[in-house]
Amino acid sequence: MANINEVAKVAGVSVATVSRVLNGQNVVTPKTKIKVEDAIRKLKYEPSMLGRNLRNSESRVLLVLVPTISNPFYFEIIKGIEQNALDHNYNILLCETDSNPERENIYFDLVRKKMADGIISMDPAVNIDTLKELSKNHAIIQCSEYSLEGNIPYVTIDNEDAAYRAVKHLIKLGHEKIALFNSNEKYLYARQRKDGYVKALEEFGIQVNPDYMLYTDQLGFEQGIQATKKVMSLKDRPTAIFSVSDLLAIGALKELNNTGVEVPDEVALIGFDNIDFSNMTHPTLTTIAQPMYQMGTVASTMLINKINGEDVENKFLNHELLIREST
Amino acid sequence: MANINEVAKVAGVSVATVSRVLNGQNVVTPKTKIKVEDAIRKLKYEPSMLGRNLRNSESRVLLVLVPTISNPFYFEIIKGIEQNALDHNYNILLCETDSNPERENIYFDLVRKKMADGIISMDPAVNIDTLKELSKNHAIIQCSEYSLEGNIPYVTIDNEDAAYRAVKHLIKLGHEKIALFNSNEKYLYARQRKDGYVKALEEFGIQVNPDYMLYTDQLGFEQGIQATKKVMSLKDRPTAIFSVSDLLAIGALKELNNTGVEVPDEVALIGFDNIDFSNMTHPTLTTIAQPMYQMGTVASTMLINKINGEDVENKFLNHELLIREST
DNA sequence: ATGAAAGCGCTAACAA
DNA sequence: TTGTTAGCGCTTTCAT
Repeated sequence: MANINEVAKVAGVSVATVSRVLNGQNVVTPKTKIKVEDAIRKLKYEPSMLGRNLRNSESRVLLVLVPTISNPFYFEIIKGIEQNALDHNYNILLCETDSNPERENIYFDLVRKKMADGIISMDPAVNIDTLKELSKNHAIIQCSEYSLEGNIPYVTIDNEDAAYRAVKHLIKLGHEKIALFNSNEKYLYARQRKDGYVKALEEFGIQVNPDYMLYTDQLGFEQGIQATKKVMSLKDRPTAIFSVSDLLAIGALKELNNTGVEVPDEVALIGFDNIDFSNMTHPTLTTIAQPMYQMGTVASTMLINKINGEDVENKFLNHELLIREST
Repeated sequence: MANINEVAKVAGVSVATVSRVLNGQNVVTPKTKIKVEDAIRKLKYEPSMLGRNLRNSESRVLLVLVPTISNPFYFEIIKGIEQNALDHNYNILLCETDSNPERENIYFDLVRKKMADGIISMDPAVNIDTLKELSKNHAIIQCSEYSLEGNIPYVTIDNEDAAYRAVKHLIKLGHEKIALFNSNEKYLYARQRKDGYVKALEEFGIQVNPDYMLYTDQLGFEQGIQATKKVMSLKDRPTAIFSVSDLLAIGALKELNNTGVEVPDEVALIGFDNIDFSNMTHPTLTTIAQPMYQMGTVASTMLINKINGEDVENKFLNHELLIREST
């Protein structure tokens, strides 16, 4: 494995000139440029990022923090981040925290130790104090999930409006007994979505029934099953369920199918996120689509700008209600 | 951001001593060690991986190549790789090739340029010639999907036997008209799984019917629907389908549900991989479980050993037929 | 047990 | 346009 010195020697020039050719600086004479390129080819030289990164005090790595990689919600966002990162010569380190503080800390250490130039956090359970502290010296962007503390820039959607529209859609369909499967209210988005739910009900003069509002710590399939069992065992069953995640809704669907409850005839169902599987179920799931890919590219652009010392502003992107078979 | 020099100055020692403390070498006097640790705390010093990596000619990054991150098959494998990597102080760079040679090359470049110390390839569509070439100078392991060319170590399961057992299970259930939804036979695992299918049929004296053997370029939900449409429009419909991926089988299930065909009564269904969703469908899917997490840890261990210059041997892990509602 | 110094591979400021 | 040289932050050899 040749290094820049050997290339310089073979080409009969200095390392500075080789470096100039490598970095496409146009000061080099075509003639010398060719000499250098020949030497590079001859030696099969590959410039080492190790030297370059140390010299430039950068790693060209972006850290992407997700609670779990198996939640399909993150796929498109990650794709957006990654494509944008590659376009700007960055690579992404995808980090799964499992909402485990220890693991999270391993990853935070990577930016402290200069293995990463910045962080895009999508973990709602992230330790916001640590994040605040880190953001003083490092570039950080929050994506989708965010906290207002610490003035960390974020990109997200209007969660309240999204929930409002979903519930309004159910009401227009004639539903009045509408259950809400929500996330823990310690999360901002959970509070916002509840607000949207309540707002829609109140607008149509429907009493908010606490029995219909269920909270789960995780947003998975299993939790959807459990919540459905609970709500369907009430004397006064709901005729519609609004879940704040598709996975939750798919769990609900499974339980309803299992117990012979017809969807949407007996119980209508709305999810959130428009994951691929929401269109594969039987019946297909009405859901709220977030512009995930775009969210990813925007977050990535914001982060790269921040790394470059620019000021960045919070962004709100548009969502959309996708009406399918389950309502 | 302090560096090692400042720490040395504040502690009143040389940088060598600081480095020794950092790396837990036991030669340092407790007294000086304390001085150094105090200085580190005082300056909030964080050692830079950039300097260390250059000095050690390593990046402590493992590159993990998958065709797509949205295929749930890879989740557990990736988790296994990651946990094992973290345990050995490595980080993983998860790379999605989209089976796109250009993208693939971007990632290969990372190891050429020392941004990664080795590769775990899980992409069946990987350019095997490039991989062979790379493996001369870099540590590479194949996981799950593999090619015998180039003597690149791999970890996998016995695909032929897995398929054989799945089909035998269907035969024992009384099925004789068994369709095979397979991947393109340019892939080794596709040929192996077909061999298992044929072997089971022949063992029970059942004629192999070419009409029942369908090939799809991708192993997704949509392909499952299309293949099912095709096979169910035959005059002599099959009574069972063996799909080489769960996603394919879930597509089949969707199509059968849509057209009112009862599963498993009219058509039995077997998938492959035991992805999470295979247990969420209605009915739940009989499938073949690969020890994915273990596959990941094994692959990661093999790679790290290879990076350290050790010899590594190919490994075959055990699979298991999970009988659920669809058969 | 500790320190001085070289060097990993690169870029860029300065000089020519 | 090109070369010389310092230095990014660290580890390690060799002296002491």
